[in-house]
Amino acid sequence: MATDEVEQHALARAVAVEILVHGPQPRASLARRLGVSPATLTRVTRPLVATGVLVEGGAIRTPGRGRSSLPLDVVPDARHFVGVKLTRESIYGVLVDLRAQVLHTEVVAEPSLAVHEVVAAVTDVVNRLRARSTRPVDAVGVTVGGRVDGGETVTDSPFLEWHDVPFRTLLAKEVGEPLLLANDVVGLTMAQQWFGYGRTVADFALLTVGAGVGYGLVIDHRVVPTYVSPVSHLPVDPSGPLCRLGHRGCMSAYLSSGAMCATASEALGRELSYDELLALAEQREPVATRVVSEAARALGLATAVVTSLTGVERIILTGEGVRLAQIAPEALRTGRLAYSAGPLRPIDPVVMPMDFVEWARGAAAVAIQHRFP
Amino acid sequence: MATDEVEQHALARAVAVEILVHGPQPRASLARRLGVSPATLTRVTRPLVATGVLVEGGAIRTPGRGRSSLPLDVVPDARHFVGVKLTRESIYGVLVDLRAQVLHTEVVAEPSLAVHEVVAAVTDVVNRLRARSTRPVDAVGVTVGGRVDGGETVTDSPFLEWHDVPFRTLLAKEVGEPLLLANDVVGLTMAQQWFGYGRTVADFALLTVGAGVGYGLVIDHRVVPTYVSPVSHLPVDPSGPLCRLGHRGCMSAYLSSGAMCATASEALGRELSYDELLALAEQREPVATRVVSEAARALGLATAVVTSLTGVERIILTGEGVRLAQIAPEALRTGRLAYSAGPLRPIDPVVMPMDFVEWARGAAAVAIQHRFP
DNA sequence: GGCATCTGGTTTCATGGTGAAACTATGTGG
DNA sequence: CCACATAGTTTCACCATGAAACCAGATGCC
Repeated sequence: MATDEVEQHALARAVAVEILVHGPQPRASLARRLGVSPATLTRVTRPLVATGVLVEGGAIRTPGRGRSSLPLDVVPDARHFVGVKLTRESIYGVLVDLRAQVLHTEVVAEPSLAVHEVVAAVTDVVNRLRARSTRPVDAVGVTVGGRVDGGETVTDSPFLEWHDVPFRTLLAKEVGEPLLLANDVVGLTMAQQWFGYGRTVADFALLTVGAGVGYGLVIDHRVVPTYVSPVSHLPVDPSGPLCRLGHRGCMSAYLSSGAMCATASEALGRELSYDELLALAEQREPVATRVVSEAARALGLATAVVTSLTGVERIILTGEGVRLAQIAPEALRTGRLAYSAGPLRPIDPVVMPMDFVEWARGAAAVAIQHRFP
Repeated sequence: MATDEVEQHALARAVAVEILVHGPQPRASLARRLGVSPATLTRVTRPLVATGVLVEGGAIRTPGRGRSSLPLDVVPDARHFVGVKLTRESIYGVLVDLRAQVLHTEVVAEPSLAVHEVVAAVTDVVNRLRARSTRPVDAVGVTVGGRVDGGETVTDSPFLEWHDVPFRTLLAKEVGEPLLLANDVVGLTMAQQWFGYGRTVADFALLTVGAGVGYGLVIDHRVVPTYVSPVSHLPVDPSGPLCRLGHRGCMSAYLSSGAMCATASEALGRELSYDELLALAEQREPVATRVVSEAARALGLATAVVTSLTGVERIILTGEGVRLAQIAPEALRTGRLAYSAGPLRPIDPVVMPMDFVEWARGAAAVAIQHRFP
């Protein structure tokens, strides 16, 4: 369609991305940021405004002299996207606009782990979200926990118990194109990069705390492909407990929800859920506090290792279990400082609480970024 | 001068870099690799050949039909560079050509750690190397161990005991421009990137073993700025020995030459130098073998952590003490596997033996890369 | 030998993106 | 009312680019 031809232009996309990421701005500001002349910027934005992708906001007065500026903004509803996140138990879907604002949510139980049933269930979720949309959905993003190869194949997903499933193609036959498949943490990272705490920096890392420990990395504005939860098995204490893979005292032995619950349940003599454990720690129950503090210390250590090895300016902590960073901030800090060389660089980890809808929003971010390469 | 104007053109630089990094190639091949048309390539190389920066080699026949190709090569002597590496004891200088081939070497003892005396000594080394050059030196690169800020200031160098010394400007007054200042490991990384094992990959990491543990990172063909030896203080075993900064069982407690010598000397009841220790381990002396094996295991762990957190395809091990990787390969492998999740990715670390001249060559690489941004 | 064919490399030419500069628009301050 | 400052537009000359036609050199087949 016509608007697509317009967006073929690299500079047009750069303008749209700049506005998406850094908010509405007058043409003069965009020209400076993108390093082009005002003439070029006028030229490139004209068709975008004409086709309704961008709109001029009301005149804004800056102190001092000079003409008022007319900030350009994207029209959020100019594009709609769908994001779907698969877990072992449920399928979370969201319909979002260009700014990744959630317009609708759909959650269904995972029917089974059989591929064709999952395909059918995802298709159903996407179709229901499509029905709620006021305009055609421009792209669909799907994310799964586990290794995804080339955006095509789920090489290995411990949660879904899948191996080498060409999921994207199978799903695209039902859902249609464009359909993007990615790792769930990659999606979350892309969402943070454009719409979250990663907007203002060139480099950042993201750690997720929950069933496993997830890890995403952005260097120089690009998502760096990393592999299955490399942080999960960082050494913390070689005399510590064993994790499921038989590593002694690795990160996941302290920080994964399963390990934390197992440790606390054994010590307390009764079964504890993850939420109960965190709630007990909030109330300063001694055993829960100890388990959560050790987890926070391990997380702090992970942040220190990640920041030092990658040189990132910012680190984002998130995931279902990130509350533990708020419950035991001093333990987090202890872990960060344990192996630091010299004075600590002023990188306070950003804590972003989240729920499962946020994962689906990450999947949508994959779709959004795909439209603005 | 004229040739400089020629190299202003971004594409001309890209051609020169392509040939420097991947060797002489015919125009057709260069056009394909750089993603431009043959027409453009002819145009952009014409002035380079005319000014003598590039030369056509003899016609090369490829099997099958078609016209022979005329590979273009850089004229190594078209540019000369000087690289200088400062250590606490000595100043190492090299004169190199465009391919970073060493033409001359100069080594002098560090007069003192007083800044003005170091400036004078470096100036002297550079001038002596200039005198040996058959053409004007195009740029000078200087590297130091420690933190360098913005290519200007030595923020903190434990070896030189300097803090916030505006070394580049001070030195440039004597030596002249262009003068580049950088961290020593960054220089080594840049040398490997263009002229060593990093040539063929987009991402790699480099670890140096010696007095400290150095760390360099290249992601997507760009050197990522990291901070002072972040690897030095990775945790290995929280019940292990203390390092100088008071960390229990960190990398440098196992892997730095000082810590290794101290441990071995104490166990053997006599003072051992680093070289003696490594030589003893080569002869399978039990105590030395144990110390070196533990160091190799720690190094293996470091490689595993680095590869998993950065996703690099290749890791280069080097430094004065890298022999230990060859003395205890099985311990290196043990360390790599200790905390791996699932099957190990096929990344065998590349071991590159080196001496101090190699450090100076790294400094020269900083100068060379500066001329081809 | 003659000719088709293949690849390397060059020249010509039309195209399209670009910024400098001049210009209009809209505001403040004297 | 005029000087000035900033935003945004239009004009115009420039130049890097690739498509296409073309030349150069080599092979293989008839």
